[in-house]
Amino acid sequence: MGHFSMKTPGHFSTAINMSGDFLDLQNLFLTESDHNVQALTSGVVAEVSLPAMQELAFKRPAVGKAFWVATLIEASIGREWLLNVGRRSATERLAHLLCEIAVRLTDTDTPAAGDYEMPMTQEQIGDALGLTSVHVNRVLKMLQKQGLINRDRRRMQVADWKGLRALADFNERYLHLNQS
Amino acid sequence: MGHFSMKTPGHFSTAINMSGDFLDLQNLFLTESDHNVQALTSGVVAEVSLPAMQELAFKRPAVGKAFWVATLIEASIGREWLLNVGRRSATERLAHLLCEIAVRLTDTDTPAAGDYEMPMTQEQIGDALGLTSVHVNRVLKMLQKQGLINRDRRRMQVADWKGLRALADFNERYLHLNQS
DNA sequence: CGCGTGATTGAGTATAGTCAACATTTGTGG
DNA sequence: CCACAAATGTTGACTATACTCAATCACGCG
Repeated sequence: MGHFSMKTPGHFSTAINMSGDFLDLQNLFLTESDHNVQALTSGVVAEVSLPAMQELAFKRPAVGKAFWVATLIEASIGREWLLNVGRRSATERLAHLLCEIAVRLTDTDTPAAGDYEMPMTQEQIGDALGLTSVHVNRVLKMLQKQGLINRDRRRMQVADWKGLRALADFNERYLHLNQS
Repeated sequence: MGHFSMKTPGHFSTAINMSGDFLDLQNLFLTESDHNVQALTSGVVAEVSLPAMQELAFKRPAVGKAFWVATLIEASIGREWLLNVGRRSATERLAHLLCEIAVRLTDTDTPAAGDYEMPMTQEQIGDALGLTSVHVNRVLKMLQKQGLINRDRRRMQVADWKGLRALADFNERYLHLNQS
């Protein structure tokens, strides 16, 4: 299983990064950082100096394009999150997050197969969704009772992918899977 | 007064663009568009072909950097919106939006001066904040009663910038004003 | 074991939504 | 310019979703 981290200004998450993601492309060309990164699971981080990255972004079009794609995908995911938080109920939001994590972990659009470790506490899930941990807990229980997921503590399993997907109104398009 | 438009997937806004902004940098290197643009006020739009833009992004580092900065600022604003919608109450959210618009319109961090035309209906404001138009209406009335704003239909005036700013917990840092 | 973190549950509250009526403004054709 | 229609704004009564506070439980670990 990969490495997880979250972008968090204060105590609200605006992104989840997984293995292989760039962590701070957002500040590539901005002078003032407006967020910081919180590690959820331990992992290895490669550090590259800012000027070196900036040079790469132009001198090597292939690399530069990769930076662009990664940045734009992250922005696309951000828009989806915004939509998620702004428009959906707690239940839909949580279902949507579970769908996203499942898909991004398996890198396929039908992560029916196995269970996976949810590397976040309910408190952190709440931060990501703009919900209290108490409510997260209640919603999780409900999703379970409805047979959409199984869980044993942090270990989650998508029990009914189609159902979960439908409930969340999830469409993986925004993840731009084929491009990363 | 400038031109306004909104990025909207379905019926929820994820960004507001103003005069001089790039409209669709987000899709510069992504093949599948995941949102569309809705014009709020009439205005002139310059269209540039995608390949031409892509070439510019690399052949002219100065231009390329400008693209990067614009994109990253938009992402930064997106993160702030996410925080706004996810963590703040309706009142705070609305106050925050008013602050952002006032600042971006005047391009200064103390837009005390004049009133400005709010080019959105209450319905659209609601879309931007994840609120119903009914609630937007009530909150606006409240902000007015508290002396933070004045308004005469679409014409808004910041009556108490410091108060509004404090209520919204607004900090213009995320707009990266000096860089655009 | 005993502590600490995280999970679970209950009771009461508050914020925002829904539905519905009505008022006002804006836009349009005559 | 007027008259009407459509869109937007305003208000009230009621509901529902999610929050708060608080207590209790379960596990992980020294």
